[in-house]
Amino acid sequence: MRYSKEHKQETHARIVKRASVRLREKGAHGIGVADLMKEAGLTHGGFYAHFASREALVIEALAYAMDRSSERWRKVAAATPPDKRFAAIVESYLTPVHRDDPGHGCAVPALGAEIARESPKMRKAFAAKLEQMIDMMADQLHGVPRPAARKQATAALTAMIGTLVLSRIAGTGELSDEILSAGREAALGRGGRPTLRKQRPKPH
Amino acid sequence: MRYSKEHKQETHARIVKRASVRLREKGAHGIGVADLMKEAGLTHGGFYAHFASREALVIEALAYAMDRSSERWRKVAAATPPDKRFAAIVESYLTPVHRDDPGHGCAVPALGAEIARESPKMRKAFAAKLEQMIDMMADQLHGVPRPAARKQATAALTAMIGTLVLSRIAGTGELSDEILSAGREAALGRGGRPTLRKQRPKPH
DNA sequence: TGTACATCAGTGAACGCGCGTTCACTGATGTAC
DNA sequence: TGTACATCAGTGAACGCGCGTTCACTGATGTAC
Repeated sequence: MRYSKEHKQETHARIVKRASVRLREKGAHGIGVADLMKEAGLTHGGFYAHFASREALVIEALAYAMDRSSERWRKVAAATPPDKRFAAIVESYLTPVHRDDPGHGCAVPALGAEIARESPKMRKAFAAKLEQMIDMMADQLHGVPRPAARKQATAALTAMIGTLVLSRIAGTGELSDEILSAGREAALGRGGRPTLRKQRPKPH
Repeated sequence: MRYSKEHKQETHARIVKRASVRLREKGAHGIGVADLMKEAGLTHGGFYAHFASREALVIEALAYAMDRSSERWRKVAAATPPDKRFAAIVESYLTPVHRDDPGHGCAVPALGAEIARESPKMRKAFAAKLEQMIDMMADQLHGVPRPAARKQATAALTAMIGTLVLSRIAGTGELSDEILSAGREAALGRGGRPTLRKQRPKPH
């Protein structure tokens, strides 16, 4: 069958989109070309009409996933008053829903460690998107000078990513929720000292 | 050949030890049974005299790696005055040396995300070791009540693990060093506000 | 102490299987006339 | 407008390869006598 001009692009985009979900769910090596094509309603033979190799698809799918994360953050920011945007992104990131649905979540905690071991090409493509994320987060810190904002954004991201990794190892129970909660404090810079408790006013 | 009583145990231990290095370096699926046996100076056929399956070795190797990390932390703590132990562990963890040598480093940033996708048996074994690590870190916070200490320890760990993941994605350049530096602040609870700079005393 | 035997850690060929990739083919649609 | 042809996205069989696992075998050493 021969289709209209845009048809191939649509198919290509559909493969990338579905792959980005399944790769985040099952790992960068956790699903094969045949199954990825099946996800998009196709058979494996047509794969190489769209991609030079499996790796090329993975690179595209990762970029897609990272862009979706940035977009989501932008939306959260747009719906929040400026001084609360940074915290709003952190809070929306560190949720049980995100933890329990890696397929539609951030690619960094799901695939970052694996990607760091892949080809330089892949690692660098991923690193470039990561740097965009750092900048995005830094943009939300109004009134903080650039270098400090970048540092704080990076600090928060380390806690955000680490928290998702740890909470997923812990599963979905109490420990996992504790990790989410502690990670929120770390990302918001409240992790260093024992949290102040609301104290009952002492009778004199 | 038949060997002395302890010989099999020694061989078993050697396989586990070498595997723990190579698995951290190459990922939980990044190296095969034949190569792992070769690492230990053996051929692949003998593998099943020592392990019920590849997965069984991976579980043992992960436990071994996690125990080595805990041991290392204990040593750092023992060599440091009590009030500085927590920070000393964080500082010793977030170094370029650790970043650049995952094979001899902490298994959590190297393999955590992958393990979270493995069989429940494997994930739970890993989670148990992770909880031990949290307790270890909490033990270093002298004078902080238990629940708060655990929370702070968990918060620091999220930043520590996230920092290694991010810095490894970034490679070994400037961005990667920036991430290490920002991660140190996050883990020590200084990530929330712009760092105070040493100010020159103003002339009156 | 010396000898025959039993043991079993380790060897290496072979297995079945799934993977990424290739390729000859199909057939619906765009295009030239 | 209608028709013959060219295109090429997609199909499905086949490929070579590496993997985890199995198995018949080996031979150095511990043990029984």
